[in-house]
Amino acid sequence: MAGKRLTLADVARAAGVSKMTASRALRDAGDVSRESVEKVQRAAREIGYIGNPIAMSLSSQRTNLVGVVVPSASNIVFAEVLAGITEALSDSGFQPVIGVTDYDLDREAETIRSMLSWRPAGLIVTGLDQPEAARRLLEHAGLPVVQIMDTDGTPTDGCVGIAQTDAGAAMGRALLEQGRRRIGYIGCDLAGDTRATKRWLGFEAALAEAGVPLAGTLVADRSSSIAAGRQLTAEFLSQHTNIDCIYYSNDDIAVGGLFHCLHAGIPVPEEILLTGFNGLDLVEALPVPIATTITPRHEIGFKAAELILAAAERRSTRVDTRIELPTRIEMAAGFH
Amino acid sequence: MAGKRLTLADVARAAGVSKMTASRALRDAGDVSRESVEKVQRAAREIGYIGNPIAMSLSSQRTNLVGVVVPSASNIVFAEVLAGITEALSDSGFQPVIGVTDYDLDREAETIRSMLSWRPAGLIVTGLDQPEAARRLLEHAGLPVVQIMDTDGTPTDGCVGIAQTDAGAAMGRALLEQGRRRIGYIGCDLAGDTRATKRWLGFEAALAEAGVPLAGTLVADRSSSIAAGRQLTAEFLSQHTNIDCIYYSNDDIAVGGLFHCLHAGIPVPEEILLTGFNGLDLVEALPVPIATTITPRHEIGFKAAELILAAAERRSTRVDTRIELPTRIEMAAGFH
DNA sequence: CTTGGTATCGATACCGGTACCGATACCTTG
DNA sequence: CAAGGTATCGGTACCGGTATCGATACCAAG
Repeated sequence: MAGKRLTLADVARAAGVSKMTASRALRDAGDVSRESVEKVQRAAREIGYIGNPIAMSLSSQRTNLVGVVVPSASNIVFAEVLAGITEALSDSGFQPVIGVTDYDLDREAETIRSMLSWRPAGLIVTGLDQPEAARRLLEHAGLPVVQIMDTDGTPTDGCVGIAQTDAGAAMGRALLEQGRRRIGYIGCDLAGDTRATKRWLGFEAALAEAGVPLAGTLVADRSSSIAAGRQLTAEFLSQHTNIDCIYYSNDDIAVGGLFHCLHAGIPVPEEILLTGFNGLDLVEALPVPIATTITPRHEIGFKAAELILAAAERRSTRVDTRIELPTRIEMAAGFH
Repeated sequence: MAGKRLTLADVARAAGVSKMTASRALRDAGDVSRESVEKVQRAAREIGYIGNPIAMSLSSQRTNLVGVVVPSASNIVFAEVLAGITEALSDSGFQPVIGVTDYDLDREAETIRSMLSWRPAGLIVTGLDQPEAARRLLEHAGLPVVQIMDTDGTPTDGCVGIAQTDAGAAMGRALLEQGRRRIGYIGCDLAGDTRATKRWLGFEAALAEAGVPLAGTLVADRSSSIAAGRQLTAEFLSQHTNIDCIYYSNDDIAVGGLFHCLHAGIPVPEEILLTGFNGLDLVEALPVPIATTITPRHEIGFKAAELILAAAERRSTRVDTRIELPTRIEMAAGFH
């Protein structure tokens, strides 16, 4: 097969026009006759030309990349957000480039810097509360930035997410309405996840407002997982008595809690009502109902990518849009 | 702040050397005195220079990108593979670029073509059995290609994965050893997932060898999920009697099957032994034991990326390495 | 016939780096 | 002292596209 890679010059030669005309024809950028366009496109197809986005980017000082910074690649929540981004970008000619921080706040600035070096058309970053260094980078990036997941605070530019504090408060009130009074809280890795912390604070405030203090709290400095939820729940229930409800920092550890209860023979939800956050598919299929707040993960990614595309379209360096998506409380999620 | 972006020329001017010397100093490419290196690096740090990988790539005809093609971004298995790739690449200066096919065989060639246009240092592609068009692209890509997940077949270049057919057969024999004889099979989306099909065939062959036919089969043309597993299991058990074991195409639908059994009051594993595939964290935390084959998802990604890095290191266009990783059967996964 | 407008095209100069090679200075060796 | 080697540096020509502007041809209007 072809020794060297084909360039635009090869297409131009095959079509009998100049490089410039070929370039314009392939991008249909106007200033080319209909016949020339057809000649060039046919030639490109015949010789099997594939454009070079790198040269294109360097020359036009514009890329078709969208940088995405998430704390974890294997967390299903962010995987779903990524799927939303990918879907929104799929037919636009834009490519997502992923950076992962592993919930390490120090790596955040470094990851953002590395994304920016590609001079992407826009940046999608998780969370509103970056460390100072990262925040400065975003402010001076000179390109559209969308912060996702959270709307509690002031975004650098645009944001798409949910009102985390309100979501926690709403769940607190909903549990009180169910008549629960001995309510505990179990959370994981709150240092790296400011959104979970906001929910916790909102939740606690809502209870306090009704004169109901938290019956107990267990926060572990480890990453969320079903196994962690099991262990923490066992530990928590051995330390506190008469608990009738537990609010978890997310669905994963809530499911772990449920598994502990199933194994220990504790009736759920009659004796203890378990409460997660996100409304994962896993939760919707559980054989025993638990409560959760359903969040639009996919839609958050989709809308964030749409905002970047729109800004790129109008050659703007800002998004300047704040989208707060609704959440829905489901008191008895699961199939039953 | 700075109006224009800083370039290497700015660094060179600040350090009082030529562009070339600055370039060499920042890459420590030799042919520069120690003092010059220090001068340049200090200057770069002081003015806040960020390199431009696009210009670098165009000029050197070499990128620090690794293309990754997976069928799904939100499937936890591939999310874990991606995490492995990301980890292996994290300190190498290489960046993964993700392409998603959504199990659509037609989009596979298109996705690979789009990856190739970036002229990455290497490509990691899911599966050994690409459609013809995609396979041709890989063969003539002229760069290291690692096909992952599967080792049953002939890779274009390198591969890292597990022996899928053998894995199915091994589970078949293990279930027979447990004394199970009325064994069913439930699978999802086998058209898009040739690996699951291989396991099924290996499984069935192992049973046949022992003179035990499958007691029943239910294959649905829908994507795998816990909810699908629940529904399919309910349907299957209403159609077949005396089933004492079910082999599922993966853990997700096996867990769905378990949830059905828990809800229907069927004793697991005493009456029916459920069998998944992958050994997900979810399965390890289940309150009731199910069987599964534990696969090294993270390691597959990690090793695949390592192969690409090694090939890039020695400027080779091929990997030419086949890595078959071991799997382990766990007959009673779960915490109990 | 001249003038001016429109449609189409190509030459040239970049974009921001690196490869390649030649130049210089200095040292070692015979 | 001449010859050759080594260490260090810079000039130049690209990499493969696009932006910009000028050139040309053709047509309608005056």
